[in-house]
Amino acid sequence: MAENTDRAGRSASQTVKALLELRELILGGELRPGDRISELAIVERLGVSRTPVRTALVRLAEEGFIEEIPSGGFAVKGFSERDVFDAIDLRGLLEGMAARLAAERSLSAGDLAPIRDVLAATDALIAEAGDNEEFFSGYVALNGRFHEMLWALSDSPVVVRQIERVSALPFASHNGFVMAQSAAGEARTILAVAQDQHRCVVDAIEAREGARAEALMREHARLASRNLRTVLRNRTRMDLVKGGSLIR
Amino acid sequence: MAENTDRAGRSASQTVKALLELRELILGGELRPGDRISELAIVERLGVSRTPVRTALVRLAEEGFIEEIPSGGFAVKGFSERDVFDAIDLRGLLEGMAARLAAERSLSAGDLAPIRDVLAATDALIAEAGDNEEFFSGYVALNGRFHEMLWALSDSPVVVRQIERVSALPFASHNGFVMAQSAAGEARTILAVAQDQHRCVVDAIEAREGARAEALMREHARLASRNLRTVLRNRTRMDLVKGGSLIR
DNA sequence: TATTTCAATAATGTATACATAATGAATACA
DNA sequence: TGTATTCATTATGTATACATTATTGAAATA
Repeated sequence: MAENTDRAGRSASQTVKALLELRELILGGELRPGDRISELAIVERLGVSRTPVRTALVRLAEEGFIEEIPSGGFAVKGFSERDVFDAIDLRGLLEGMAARLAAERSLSAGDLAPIRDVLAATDALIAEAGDNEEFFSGYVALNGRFHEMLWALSDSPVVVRQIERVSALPFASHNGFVMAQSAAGEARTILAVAQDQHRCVVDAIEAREGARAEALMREHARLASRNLRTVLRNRTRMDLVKGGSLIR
Repeated sequence: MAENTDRAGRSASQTVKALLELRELILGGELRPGDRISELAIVERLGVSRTPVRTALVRLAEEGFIEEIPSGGFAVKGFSERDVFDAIDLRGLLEGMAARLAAERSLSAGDLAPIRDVLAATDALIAEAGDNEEFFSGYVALNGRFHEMLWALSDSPVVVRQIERVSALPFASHNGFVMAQSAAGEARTILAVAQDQHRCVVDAIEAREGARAEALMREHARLASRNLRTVLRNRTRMDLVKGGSLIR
């Protein structure tokens, strides 16, 4: 049972193992849209019995990666280009609500300090670093921290839960197109705009400008839409988009 | 296996049976927030083996009615009053997006005819009927038809899916407080306002006024918030709210 | 050659057995 | 009397066996 452990080193359940590995198989493109998922094939492949595989399949269906076949079993789901645009828009809408709530609900004095730290760290990263892949993976981490902290500022479990659901589709998430964008010439410009939007949202929250905070996050998601449009024009960079194989 | 059939008379799976009955147990208040759900107790109660019960529990967890206990198993989830307000707000936001998409995406000529039929039928119902319970259950049906048709007009599976997820919590759904409202004096007024909003949304969609359609649906959800506030002031009508026992 | 039928095969849905981890009660001890 | 510890009980996670339903392929017929 050596490799059957989670990141913290604790032994992970077979169900979690099946869930993670199945998700990778789907997102990595080994299981293609429309493919029926044979439980026994997965059992052989993952070395886990049918029960946890089944549980993982139910979870993945709820997450939106697969769908029930009327005659039984599951098949990998595919997404139209418009589906992806809609999902990104949806995320902007929900993150906009989170930002508005953060602005409307009175915060204690120091509540914005941590997210401002992330802003500063991102500034430093952009100022210092070059164009290499290390830079972009650093950005991905900071960007993720920013978004998750913003969600938390809404202080609304219901909203956070909903955002997480939409963001489960990786191409709809806040980091969905960062790596693809990294290979584009306009990358630095878009990054600068994104960072400015981040800062403006925090300012708006601090100033209790709910409507502005909401509008900013909705527009912020449009950056992802633009990246998506670019990638769709020339699909060569699509393999940098996690789950890109699900987009038809 | 006589009673193990769905509404259409076909034999339903044990999993579906477990899902439906468990949902009823939770929404009906027989399983209270914080209660741990013992699989074996459910097995005895529903006459179904552990496997389908387990599948149903995973589904219910994804729907948001129950949550995983760190030490294993599931417990019934509770919702704060603010959670419920947030969920209603969220629904308004998402239905607003659906309305906006409907307005923005060019519709064929007759696409709005069916939803206008529902408007007309609701007009007729309001004009003719009294205050009895039959009237309100008729209204619930027509109201449900209206909302579902509106979702469909967005022509966006991703958005519809998300709306359905939020509306899975019955007190966040479009019919969540209609029955509770029926016992209030101001019921007719609120109904008239709601119907006017419905009509205005359809008009806005026809006129391609996306922003207006969105704003109207967001405000429309506020009617539910107001009903919720009324019910919370005097909890005697809370038993008319499905799942009201989950609100602490 | 295309189509339909039928049988063999495989897949899913369900039940259940087993192992391990968690809970609670009773007892020993301070 | 209160607290800690041990042990019995129970619950969950997992594997697997079984029955029923779907699917595939071959053979027969038009």
